[in-house]
Amino acid sequence: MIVCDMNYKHLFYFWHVAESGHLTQTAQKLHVSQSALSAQIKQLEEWFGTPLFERQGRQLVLTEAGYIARQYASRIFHEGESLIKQLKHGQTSDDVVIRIGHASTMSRNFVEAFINDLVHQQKVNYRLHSMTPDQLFNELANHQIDIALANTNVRGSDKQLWQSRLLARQPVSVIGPVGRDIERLTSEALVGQNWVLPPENMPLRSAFDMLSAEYNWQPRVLAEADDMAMLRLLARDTGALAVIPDVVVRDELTGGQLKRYLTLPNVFEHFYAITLKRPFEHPMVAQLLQRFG
Amino acid sequence: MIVCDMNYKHLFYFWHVAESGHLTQTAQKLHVSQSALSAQIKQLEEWFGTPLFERQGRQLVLTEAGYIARQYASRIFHEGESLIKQLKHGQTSDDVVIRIGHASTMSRNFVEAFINDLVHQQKVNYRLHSMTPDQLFNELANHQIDIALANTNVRGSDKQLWQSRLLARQPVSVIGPVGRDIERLTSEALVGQNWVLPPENMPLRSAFDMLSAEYNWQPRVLAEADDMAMLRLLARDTGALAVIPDVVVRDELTGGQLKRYLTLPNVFEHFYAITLKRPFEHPMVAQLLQRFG
DNA sequence: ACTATCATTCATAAAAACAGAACGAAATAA
DNA sequence: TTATTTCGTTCTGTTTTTATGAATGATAGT
Repeated sequence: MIVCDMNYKHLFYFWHVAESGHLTQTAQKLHVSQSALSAQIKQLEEWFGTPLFERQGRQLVLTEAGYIARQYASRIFHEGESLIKQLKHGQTSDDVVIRIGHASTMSRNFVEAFINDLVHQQKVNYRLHSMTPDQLFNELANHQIDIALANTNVRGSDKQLWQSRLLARQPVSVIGPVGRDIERLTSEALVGQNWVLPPENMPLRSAFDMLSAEYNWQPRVLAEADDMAMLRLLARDTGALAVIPDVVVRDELTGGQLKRYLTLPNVFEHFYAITLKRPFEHPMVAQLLQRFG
Repeated sequence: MIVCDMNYKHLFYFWHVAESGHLTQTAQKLHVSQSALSAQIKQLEEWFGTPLFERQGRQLVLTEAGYIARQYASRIFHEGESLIKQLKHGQTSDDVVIRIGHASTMSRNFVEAFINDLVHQQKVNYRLHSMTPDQLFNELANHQIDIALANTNVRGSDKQLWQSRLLARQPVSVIGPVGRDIERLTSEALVGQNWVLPPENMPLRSAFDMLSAEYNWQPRVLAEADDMAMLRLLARDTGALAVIPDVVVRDELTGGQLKRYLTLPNVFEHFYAITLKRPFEHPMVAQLLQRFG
């Protein structure tokens, strides 16, 4: 739990002074006395334990700490302004913003296909946040993002808070440079082949390992990567065989740079959209999910 | 200038109560009395002019306004927490966040190429914000984004604040379905052709119009679009000829779905990276620009 | 050196936030 | 049903914070 005793009024004053660089000027604009500003900024500095301004003669110049504080303050008070606009002045924001978080390891082709649906339809302002799955759930809970795209589902524990939806089920294939002669996962066909694989903690890899075990055969692993974009690059540039969902190398397959040799039976990469169960739904999220569902 | 008299302390209390749903519980956690919380939340409601909670018996349930306020408050106080962490506790954030804004009309291939450079290199957390050019400059000034990608340069007026850098100069071509017989912009070759063009306010279009005027010939305009992604779709799906920067339809060209018929001489789409001149530079931004420069 | 400008300091006044008791309404239990 | 507990609200006086204005000190410009 966040225990927060920072004084936002102090920060607000500091921010205004930081923006203008002048104390007297800001005091007039905010209709307070210089002394009030001076005192409270000093209190803020004491609270932080670090000076925010460097007193160069009678000028206030931001220190590095001050510059950082100014950035945060700017974001904070602009968010605050948006809140005021919306609740106090009843101005529904002219352009709808939708914040989409996605696992950084996910296929960007897939993410793009997802947003494509909404980009061409309206004047919406979308924001793509790439992060780890953990951060994904954090930011969802903190309302930093409106919807999360992930290739893992939510854990069952506190499932009532989350709402998960299966967006797509992508087949997974053995993909490699054109001109190889491979039709089955037998040791004869695969001798001397290098492999690019997802790491062992991914379901994709387990599925592949089970298959290779079935044929009593060990692949020579050239590289492992959990990032789909990285897998794509490796598949394209190393000449090795790769185990990848088709959508990741869609362009390379249609363009003929890579070839799909065989599709793993009953193995799929799943894509989920996860949202918070909300009493009042985000209109754009609702629409997006409706289109996909 | 933002004149802000919202009480962030009130908002802070409201937020905690909104998160837990209980007043007494929150009072204990924050080490204040119930009465203090109750009074200040009431003041906040009066200031907004709208109730944030609905009093159902002795329970506090968020109204829609309250739910909105809670979302904003969450973002605000998490930003605040980050600030505190960084300045008070000296914890440099474990994962670097870089916020990239880009004009929503820009080629996503280009944006992707730009971020690709940083995605594969480190555990960075990137955020792509799509918006209008005006918003781009606003958000840059407000420190909402660290760097802006645009296909128009900054105006000269207050240029000293901005730092602009030419990232790339993309050739612009006449692109269309395979199998047409076009080599020059003459009326003989182009009779009966439909066109997909950028709108008249774009430099690309002016350049094309000048060329067509030179040949004393009027194109039949099927559609206009300023969004590169939209131009791409139109080029791919309508069977018309399109005037597009090559990078936009890179995949379709290599894949053979579309063909480049001729490249407009001396016409280029420019891509700029725009940043604020900062006393203390964002490490990731510096690195990105270095790689591209 | 003189002056105007600007930030800081200090004493004091105004405003706010606060705790605690009293109150009332609604769940819970007997 | 009635008693009891729980929990939010209201009211009162007190404490704390914030603000003011004059005094102070320091610096840039003339």
